[in-house]
Amino acid sequence: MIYNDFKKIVNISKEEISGQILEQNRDSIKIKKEKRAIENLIRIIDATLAICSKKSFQAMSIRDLSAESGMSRGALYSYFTSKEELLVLIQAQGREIANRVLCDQIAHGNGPAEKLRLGIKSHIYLSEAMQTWFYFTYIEARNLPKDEQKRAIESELQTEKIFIDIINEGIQEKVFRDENVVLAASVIKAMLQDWYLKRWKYQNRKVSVDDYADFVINVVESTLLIK
Amino acid sequence: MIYNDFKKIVNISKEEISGQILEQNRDSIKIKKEKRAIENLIRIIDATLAICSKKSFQAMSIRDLSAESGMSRGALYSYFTSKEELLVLIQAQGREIANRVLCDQIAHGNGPAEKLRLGIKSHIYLSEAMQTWFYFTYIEARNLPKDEQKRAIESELQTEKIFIDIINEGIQEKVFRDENVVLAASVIKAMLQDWYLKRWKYQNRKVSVDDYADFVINVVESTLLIK
DNA sequence: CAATAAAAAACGGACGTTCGTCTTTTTTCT
DNA sequence: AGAAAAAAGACGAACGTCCGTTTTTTATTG
Repeated sequence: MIYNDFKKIVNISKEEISGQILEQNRDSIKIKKEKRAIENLIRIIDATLAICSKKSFQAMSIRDLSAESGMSRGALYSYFTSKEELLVLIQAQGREIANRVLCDQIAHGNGPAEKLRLGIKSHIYLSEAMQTWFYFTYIEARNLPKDEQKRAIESELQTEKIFIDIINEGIQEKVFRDENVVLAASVIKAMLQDWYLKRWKYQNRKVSVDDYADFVINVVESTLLIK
Repeated sequence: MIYNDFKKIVNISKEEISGQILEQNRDSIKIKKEKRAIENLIRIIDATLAICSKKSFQAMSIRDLSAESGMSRGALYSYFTSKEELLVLIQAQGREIANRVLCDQIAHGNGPAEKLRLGIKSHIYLSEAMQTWFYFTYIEARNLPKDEQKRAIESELQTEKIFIDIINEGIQEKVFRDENVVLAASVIKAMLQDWYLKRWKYQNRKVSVDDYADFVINVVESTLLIK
């Protein structure tokens, strides 16, 4: 599996994502023409992610968003009903696609050892291709309304569950050591998240996405694999 | 080393921290009587951390802080000159004490293997005792002014440097495998940070601070130790 | 294919609110 | 009483949002 494959998946999905957003929010989005709506949703989301890689969503004003996206404040409010709804919209869709792509990828693996490697690689690749999106989803989750926060937590736990299941499978098949499964999945998740949370660090040090993925796999296999 | 030792260190340090803040900001703090100033600085900082464990510093208004601390808005401005300065003040002091305690602890270790274990345990214990503080420092770093942001990054890298040095020492002494040192230190840091960033998760699962520390040590030693 | 009418979308000024901060008044303490 | 600290209130700036108007796009007509 090569990283470039992933980039393609994500780029192709960009319109698809906005299309999904449009579908799921047909009532609150006032624009009739689908093509126009999708185009501008992409502009709005790109602008939001660009701004929020530099400052927090709270700190971003609708005026900032207007300037960055090149749309007027009034026009923006044809695409969402409130600033908070914009946050929810981006987060929900980000979680959705991340989870879907990850599940798709892992399904291709044969046996727990390969699935584990595939899960780690897929997640790191995906977070590389959608870095601003992942960063935004993580860092702004606390600004979500309570009910949406719950959904974010569930999503986080579900991703972890994927790894828990793989590790359990490996223990049953006697290819993995009988370690604390939940903790193992937790620290795997921690290492995966570091890649998109500390992108500046790895970029400065010229650590490639493959270097990092291989190293994480090495650490995990050292801990789990029976030699 | 027991966790309770750490709690004591931190609690004793609480007044000391505020004392340091007072010293270093004598010109911008308008209160003359030292005892009074220290008492209220503690109140202010505690209130800030309490509020910011639920919402962002940006979202916290001075009115919120006034209500939580039981001091008037006017009184608050006798202790700092601007909201931003309050943020800088807490962050800077938090970094200072964290770094100092960590260095103190590691100095007690003999040889790289023990130093590594000690470094991991110390960091996790410390972040447990000062959880809100660590969380705040991490999550609000991006809202700092540019120059202070640089200092935060330097501090992060310095903590990592501590682990880099230990691992290098271990490789030279042939007790550690010759892995990518920088990446090893990075993922260690990632696992350490997860403890205070995902406290809710570990609390729900009733994972104790010792369970977690031991597991991280296990993972790291599996990767690095020569058997 | 123009010319015109209708619909859709974008615009940007204005409103009410909330914010950080400053000034003035009141209280507290020695 | 007088200095020090706290409280109360005022102020302007900036915010999210709304809405009347203008511009752009699409549809209709001769």
